[in-house]
Amino acid sequence: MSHNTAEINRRLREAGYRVTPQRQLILDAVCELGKHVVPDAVYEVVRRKTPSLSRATVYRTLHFLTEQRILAMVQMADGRVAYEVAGPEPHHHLVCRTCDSFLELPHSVLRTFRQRMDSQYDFEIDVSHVSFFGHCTDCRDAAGA
Amino acid sequence: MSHNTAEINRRLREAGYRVTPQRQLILDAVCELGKHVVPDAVYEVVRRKTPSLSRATVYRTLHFLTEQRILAMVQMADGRVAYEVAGPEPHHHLVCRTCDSFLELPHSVLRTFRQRMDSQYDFEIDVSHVSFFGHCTDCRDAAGA
DNA sequence: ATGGATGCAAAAGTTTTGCAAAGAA
DNA sequence: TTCTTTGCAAAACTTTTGCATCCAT
Repeated sequence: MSHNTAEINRRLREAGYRVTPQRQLILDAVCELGKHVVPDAVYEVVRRKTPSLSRATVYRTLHFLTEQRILAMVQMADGRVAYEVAGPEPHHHLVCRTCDSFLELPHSVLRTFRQRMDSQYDFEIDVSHVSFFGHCTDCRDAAGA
Repeated sequence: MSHNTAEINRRLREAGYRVTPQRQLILDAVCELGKHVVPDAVYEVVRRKTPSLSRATVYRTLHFLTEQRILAMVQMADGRVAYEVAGPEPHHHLVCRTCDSFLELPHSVLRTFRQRMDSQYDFEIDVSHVSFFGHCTDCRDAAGA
């Protein structure tokens, strides 16, 4: 479990929202599924435990938890939107277009780049999450061979 | 007109494809609409000249022209797919999340970054087009004021 | 004339919404 | 009890596909 349930529940209640079994199930599902989790995958997982839980609730809850900064929205290679548990520090991904695997980049690798854009172009890059797409070693080797 | 019609038509015919009024209209529309052009916007434009032109043809033609490297596919902030005329050299965008304006970055700014990813992470970033999202000076000032 | 391209309409897939009912605080 | 959240079903969108027809070559 990579999220602190008690702390999150406190935060939600403090902001006037309610802690429901559905919200907990959906958050657990995202957590369990890992990174780059699509709504449909969440739906499939939560449905096993609670068949009555609807798709609408999955979508509403993913939006809600993203607004609360408990989840983060990320983009996949094909343009689809996915989610993951938001860590305390932003991080970024190198996503392989061939095998869909990805490497995590520490925030620091973008820091220099961002500063350059800021001073050179007067543009502040939003670095909550950036995905770069390309090809990992394995797939490159496979293609080249 | 930022594309060479004669040259493109030649290329298509040489590859065994046909040059149709629809394809020309759609390419002109993308050209006229500029950067980050969504399918629906293309459809609205071409429809004015040729009301019978169907959405299916817009989608099929955008895919086709992308395959032929005459157009390039780009991603927008909300995850939607858009298109633009493909230049000879890749370029990148700084897209403002507030006002949707964007700045064009020369390919060179990513070259260093890319080399670092390659040597450090064994990952070859696909740099045909990268969009960074954030906030331009104007919108930053407006928000900060 | 020949086969690639188009139009139409229907399908498929994904996300949103209205509203009554349920249930967390 | 109160008011947020949910489930259901339908709607809204976006994109794809089958097939007969059309038309660029």
